[in-house]
Amino acid sequence: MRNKNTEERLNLFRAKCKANGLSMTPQRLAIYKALIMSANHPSAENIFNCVRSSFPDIAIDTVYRTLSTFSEIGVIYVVEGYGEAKRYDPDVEPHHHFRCTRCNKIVDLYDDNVEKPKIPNSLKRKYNVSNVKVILEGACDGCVRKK
Amino acid sequence: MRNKNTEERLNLFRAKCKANGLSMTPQRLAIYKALIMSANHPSAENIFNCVRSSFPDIAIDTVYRTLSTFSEIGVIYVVEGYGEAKRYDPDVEPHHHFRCTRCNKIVDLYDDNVEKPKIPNSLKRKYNVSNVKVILEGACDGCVRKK
DNA sequence: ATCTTATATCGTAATTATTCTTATAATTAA
DNA sequence: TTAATTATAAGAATAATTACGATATAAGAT
Repeated sequence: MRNKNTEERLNLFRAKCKANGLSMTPQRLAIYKALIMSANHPSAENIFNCVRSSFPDIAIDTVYRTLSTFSEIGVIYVVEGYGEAKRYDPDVEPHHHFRCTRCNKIVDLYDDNVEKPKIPNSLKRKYNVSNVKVILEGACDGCVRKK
Repeated sequence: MRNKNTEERLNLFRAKCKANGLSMTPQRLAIYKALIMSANHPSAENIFNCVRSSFPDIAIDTVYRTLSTFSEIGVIYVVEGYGEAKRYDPDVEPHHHFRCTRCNKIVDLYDDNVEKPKIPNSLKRKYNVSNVKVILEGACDGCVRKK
């Protein structure tokens, strides 16, 4: 990660937990540390294995629950791959998506002036880029009304 | 879906299957039809239930296998939600991702001139957009060398 | 510092999503 | 029409995630 050192991150973490009324448990701290130490976008399983070296008795459920809590208060993000069922799209022509973070509804965006971001050729070559996805996330009308 | 009617899509579908040496089975046709009829980005389970009305004995495995085959030959896409484990990111500052479609590696893109796409305010309001993701997809170096 | 209460954790079981295996059946090309 | 290939069904296996009850712990009040 850029720009911030471990101390800074831990302070921000503690502050956010406190602001959201979360008690500071050793497990939560260990899980957060594992996250910021980890090289690359770990899964719950990765974190579990990492944290077990200091907490041999930690339950996998605690890891899942904690990661879910963290992402609810905005301490971490869930990235591509949401642990939900795969979803398919029979439209293979370029378009973007809106995804509701509450009900997981996915809406096609065709003509809404969201221009495709320009990717430098150097980057395209570096990663053999074959596809660029743009996903807007938020709460859909139905979900907003419910809550 | 835009622009194309069912006949056109079915013709394209048959052509792509033939071009890729896939035999045309009733199950495959029914699954493809279910896809283009479905309102919105169905899951394998959705398709399974839909196809069962005409094929009461179809196996869920067939649906998964077929959807996977379709996405391999580019007849459909897998959209957000890859059916894999959740992945987490402790960096909550804006940045983009590259994702390897073969090994699922995710790489942070910070300073690579991929500008954040501008979203019209009307759209932001319509969907309460809180986050915009840009994901480049392709094959990472390691995977290219392997194959 | 101790007590109290709300919250978190552990251990395990249950659920959900997906893939594998093997025997049978259907498709396609000759 | 037949042979060779490929696909399917059925059910079991695996992987990811969530649920639950009993115990333990954190954090504010005393």
